[in-house]
Amino acid sequence: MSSIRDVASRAGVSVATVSRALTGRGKVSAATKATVQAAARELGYVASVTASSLASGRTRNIGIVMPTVGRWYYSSVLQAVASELNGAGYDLTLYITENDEQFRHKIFADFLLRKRLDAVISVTLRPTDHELRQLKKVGRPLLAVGGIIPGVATVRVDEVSIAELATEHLLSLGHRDIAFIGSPEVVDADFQLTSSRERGYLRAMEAAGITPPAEWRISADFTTAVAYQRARNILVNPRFKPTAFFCASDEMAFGAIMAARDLGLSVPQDISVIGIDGHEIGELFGLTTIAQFPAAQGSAAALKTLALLGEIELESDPTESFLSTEFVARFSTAPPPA
Amino acid sequence: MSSIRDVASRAGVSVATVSRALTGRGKVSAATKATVQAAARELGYVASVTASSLASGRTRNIGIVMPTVGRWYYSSVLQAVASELNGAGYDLTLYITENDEQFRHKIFADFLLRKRLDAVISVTLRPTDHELRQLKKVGRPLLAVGGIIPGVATVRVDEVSIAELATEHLLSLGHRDIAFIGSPEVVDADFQLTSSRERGYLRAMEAAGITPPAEWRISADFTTAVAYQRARNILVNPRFKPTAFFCASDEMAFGAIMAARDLGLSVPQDISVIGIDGHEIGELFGLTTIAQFPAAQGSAAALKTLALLGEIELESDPTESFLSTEFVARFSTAPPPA
DNA sequence: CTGAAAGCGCTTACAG
DNA sequence: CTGAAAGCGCTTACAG
Repeated sequence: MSSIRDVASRAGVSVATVSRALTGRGKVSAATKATVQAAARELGYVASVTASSLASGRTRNIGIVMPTVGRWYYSSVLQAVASELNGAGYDLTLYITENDEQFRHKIFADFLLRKRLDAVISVTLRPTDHELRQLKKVGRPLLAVGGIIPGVATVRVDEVSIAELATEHLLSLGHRDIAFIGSPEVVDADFQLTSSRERGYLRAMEAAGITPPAEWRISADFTTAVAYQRARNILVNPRFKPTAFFCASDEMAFGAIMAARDLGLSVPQDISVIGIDGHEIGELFGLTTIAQFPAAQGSAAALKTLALLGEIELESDPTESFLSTEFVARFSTAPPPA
Repeated sequence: MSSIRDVASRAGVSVATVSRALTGRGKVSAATKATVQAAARELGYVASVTASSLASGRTRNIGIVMPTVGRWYYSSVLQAVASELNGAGYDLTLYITENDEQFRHKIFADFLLRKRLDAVISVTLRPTDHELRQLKKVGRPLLAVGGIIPGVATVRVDEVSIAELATEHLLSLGHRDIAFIGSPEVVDADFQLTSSRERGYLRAMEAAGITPPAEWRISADFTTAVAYQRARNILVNPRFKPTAFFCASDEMAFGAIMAARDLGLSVPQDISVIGIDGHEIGELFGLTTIAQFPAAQGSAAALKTLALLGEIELESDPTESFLSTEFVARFSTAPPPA
């Protein structure tokens, strides 16, 4: 592979000029610029980012940390971030914590501090105060998506409010026995979403004068399979007959619908189901849901990050207000059976 | 942030010794090593990978390129690769081509050549010969997962054979009118899987003396939604009554099953459906399928890459033979209706 | 607009 | 086992 010196000698200029001509930083005459570009092209020269980073302090690489990549929300955010960042010439380095506390810590305490990143985007993760301080010390922008990190710019939807809305929808249909699927399984360090959505559910229920018993708040890990099992357990329980499920994610709602069907129940005649997300497949299930737009969230986060790095200017700051959501009424909710 | 010099002066040794003590390369006495490590800990020192890369030529960063991250197979491979690599102290830089030919080329012709990567893993993508040559010039290992790149070590299952097996299963049940869902939609540059699976289908059909008409080979993009629509179109078509669907992926099989149900048909009484993948949700659908294990593929690819970089030794080479698959018989296939 | 030179923060032969 | 020094391949004040 040719280096900047090869390009310089072929173009008959200094390496400094090559650098300026190719990066666009600093003044170069149009003529020399053309000569240099031609020389670079002929040699198939690609600058070493590693050398460039060390010299300039900019890595043109952004880190993203998320709990998993196997669920719709996360893969959607990731895809949008990658697209936006690569489009701007940036690399994206991915860290998946996998809900493993120790591994999460290793990522925050070691990987993220290696000065390989110009910025880091944290998706629904909440670093500890110590980790936050460490990150602050490296002096690189930190940006959050979904879930709030104190003192950190965050791209998000109004979790509590949309959960409240979903619950209100069910209440307005006449439901009172509404079970919530998606309580945190363990301490909710990572998936703050969960607890906010549960909070919205509780708020709406209480506003309607209902205090849901503990059994109505069903823990699940946001996967379809676990939600299926939980829903099934409930539906066969003679002591507990909800008329509606509010699932904290569409993927869990799919599980609930499948469980009902497998037990010979009709949705929504026998039981109503509502989700949150706006997963494409929801349409096939006729799922009523509140759509959030993870791709929009990811791209907003990427753009905001690029803005923080001075690469672009933003008309408005996507971290200053909630991103929009949309109530999608389909066929999985109806008044409770008489 | 403290640098290697800070650590050196605090430990009372040279920077060379700090480097040796911390990286483990070269000889250092146990005593000095301990002193250095203590000093590093006290200062919260984390070496700059950027500087280290430039000096050593090793970046401890591996690139992975895939068409999408939004489908089960890809997210599963990705998660396993990330886990294995991060565990070994490596970073993972992700590139998503999004089925965009131009963008794909930009990644291969520019991003991958920036000397930021020690190796690259390409998942079901086939670089052009020119791109391959470029990559070869940077002298970094290239590894493929799924789909074969000439001259490149590849981790894969026997696509043709498992597709043949799925088809044979249907044939052995007595089906003859078997439609294949998952033909390539466009030229199959990226998703080579598709065509191999179709080839297996054709081979089995021909061995049974059946030449499937073109309409039996239904194109789809591997998403549930599109497969649903395609299956539905077929099932209402009075001129074309298959008794079984062989779907090239489980996610498409879910769509086919849902389409059948929505039309009031029973699976498998009215129509049989078989998939390929081993998606967790398959169990909820009672889907008969041939499981491949993307996590195993991802982790094999990561380990092989690490081996190529001299980080570890492998007992056996996972690219030398097909990885294993498993026939999973559930409830979506049965003899055709009389 | 262009060049010479210092420097980014490490690693690694080379000596000892 | 340890240190002094060169060097990795760029960028960027500083002069001109």
